Amino acid sequence: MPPGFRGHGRHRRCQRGPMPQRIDGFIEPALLLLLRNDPTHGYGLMEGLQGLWLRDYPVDSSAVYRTLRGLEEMGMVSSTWDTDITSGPPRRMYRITPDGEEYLAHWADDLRATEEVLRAFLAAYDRRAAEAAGPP
Amino acid sequence: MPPGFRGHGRHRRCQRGPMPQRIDGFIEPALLLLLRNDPTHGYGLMEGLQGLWLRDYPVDSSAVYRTLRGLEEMGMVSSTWDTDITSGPPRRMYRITPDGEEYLAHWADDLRATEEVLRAFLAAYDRRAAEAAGPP
DNA sequence: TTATACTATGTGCAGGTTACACATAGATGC
DNA sequence: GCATCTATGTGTAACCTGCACATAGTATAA
Repeated sequence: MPPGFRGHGRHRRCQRGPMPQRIDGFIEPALLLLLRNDPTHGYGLMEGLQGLWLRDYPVDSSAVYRTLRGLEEMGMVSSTWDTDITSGPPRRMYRITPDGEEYLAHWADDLRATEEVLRAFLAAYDRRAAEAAGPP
Repeated sequence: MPPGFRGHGRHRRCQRGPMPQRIDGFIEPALLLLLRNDPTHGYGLMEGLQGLWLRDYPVDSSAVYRTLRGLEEMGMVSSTWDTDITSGPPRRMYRITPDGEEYLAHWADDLRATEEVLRAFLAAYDRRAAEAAGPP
């Protein structure tokens, strides 16, 4: 919030949250994209999200695990318990399925369309801002 | 969905909906931006949304009216019944307030950050897609 | 050996948003 | 009279998010 900004925060939708302004269900494609590189377990994916796109934004572990289970129900990923580890609690390793790759591709299409809407909005916003600042 | 794509649709988050992949609460800044041009009534704003950014995506009237009332509660817009019209049902005209302009600016900052996350995601997606297609 | 911290997976729940269906009503044209 | 367009709303089920909390294995240090 800019300093000096007052208002009824309880009603406000636009607040600094975990993600800038979150895209509905974004962690789903994010997890799938990470899994396309390598099979990984939930905790590792959490760290991957954090480091890759969501620097400075906390990632909720429950969302990660729930989303992974959801994706498995859908058949987009499959999981097995990792037996190779010698230290730490057991890990469930996830890998992407062919259906998951297709699903990810569909997500990418949709996100591209979303990005265009966003770009158009921001361009319109900046255009008006420039006019207000100094019309020729 | 690509043809031939099967799955448990009931669980699927990524489906063609009203907006490509919707940004949480996007109509709020969209309405404010439209109102920055001119005071308008709800129905006119609906048509504005439709024509401007959301071509081909239906706009839910209830979302528009509810959002407008929410913005008014927050003090971001103010409304008066339009007495100048001679035809049709009464119109409630909305105009943006100074608080609303500031709020819109904050939204724009957030949406810019969101757009960057999206761009990074799509770039990563395309990079992998290119490698899969034909590595040098 | 107790305590502490880190890794790792998970459940429960309140609060908020969305999409859909539905309600109401003035004006206009046939 | 009746349909249709304009215009403003309510009700609600389903869903997602963020937060708090539960559980447990391993390692390190006091």
